[in-house]
Amino acid sequence: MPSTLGYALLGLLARRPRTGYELSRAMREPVGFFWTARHSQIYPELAKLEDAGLIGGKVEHGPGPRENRRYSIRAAGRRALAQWAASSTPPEPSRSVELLKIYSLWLADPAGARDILREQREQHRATLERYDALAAEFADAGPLEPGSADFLDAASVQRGRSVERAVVDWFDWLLGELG
Amino acid sequence: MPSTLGYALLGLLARRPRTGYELSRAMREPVGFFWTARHSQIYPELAKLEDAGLIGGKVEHGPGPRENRRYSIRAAGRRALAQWAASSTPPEPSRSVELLKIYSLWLADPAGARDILREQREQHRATLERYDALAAEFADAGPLEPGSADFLDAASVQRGRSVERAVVDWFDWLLGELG
DNA sequence: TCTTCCATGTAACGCGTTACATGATTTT
DNA sequence: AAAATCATGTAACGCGTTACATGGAAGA
Repeated sequence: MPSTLGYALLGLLARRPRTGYELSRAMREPVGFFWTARHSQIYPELAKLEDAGLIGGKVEHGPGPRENRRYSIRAAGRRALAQWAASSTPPEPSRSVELLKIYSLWLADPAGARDILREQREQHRATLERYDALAAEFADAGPLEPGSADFLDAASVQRGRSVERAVVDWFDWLLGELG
Repeated sequence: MPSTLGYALLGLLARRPRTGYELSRAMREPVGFFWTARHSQIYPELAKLEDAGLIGGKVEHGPGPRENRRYSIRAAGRRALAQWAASSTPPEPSRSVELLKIYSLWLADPAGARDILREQREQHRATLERYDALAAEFADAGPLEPGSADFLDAASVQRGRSVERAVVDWFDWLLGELG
């Protein structure tokens, strides 16, 4: 049974074969919207997935001192991933340092509090703009088949957009209340 | 410098003194909305905060084999917390097993996919209702002073509400698209 | 009598981050 | 010439979860 990171990597490899490096870039942007990992975690995890027979790697020789490997998902990996994807997820406790700080912001001086709230709002606005840009790209590419991998990519972006929109609006309200 | 959990505990103790057990309950509900911890993490952290002089504990004798202690925040703890609260937070990578599963849901059979999406939607709907109930309680209690601790409690609930509302709406849209 | 709640602690383990390490190719 | 990017790996450390351990009081 792979770890959550293992399933994240399988999810990427189910779309197309990739090298470790390509996977570590993908864990920043597309999948990085809901799961992230550094290369120091990815390479050992790929070795485990290969040992378990869920993926297979072919040696290529690129730049750098070591040989690099391009991994593909195997039938067993696809089966394991499909089963996991359709299993239920218990409610996830949210962890937000940002909200935790705001919870104690009544102790700080009002001017400093406003500054920090404005800064956090701008951060979320930037994230929202990133999602908007991605959503526009999907819209340009034409209609997508519901239930396809591309459709779910676009749907994930839509969820990010909606949530960030809600958060930015909340900051606007909060800053309005504080005058 | 306390850990994030340390600041979470200071945030609770800045409102009123509590015992370790009361803190561990609070890390489920009020603060649990944005930070959680088990008692196995809380008791050692309280010892560290006391060693650092940020909180002080008075022995009480309640039930059970051991003596219990009620902790209060000290002036140094309040200063450290106020400073931390007004410091900026870098963008936080989101981690959602739920979204990660949906990302690979195109591999599962459509009927099973719909079932799991409906189940997750109901989970979020239940969370939303919990936030709605809390928001109603705050509304009944009358108007709150902007910038007070109570006001920020209510504001946190509002944020949870808005975000969960957006997520539930997204599930409705997604299930509609999938027919 | 059994279960739940009150109440506090330690130990083992796994995941994730940071840092260490190496070196070629491409861009500024 | 320097910096960024491509490319892959290991090691140390800290945080968080699960499990182990103990025992009184209250309610079903």
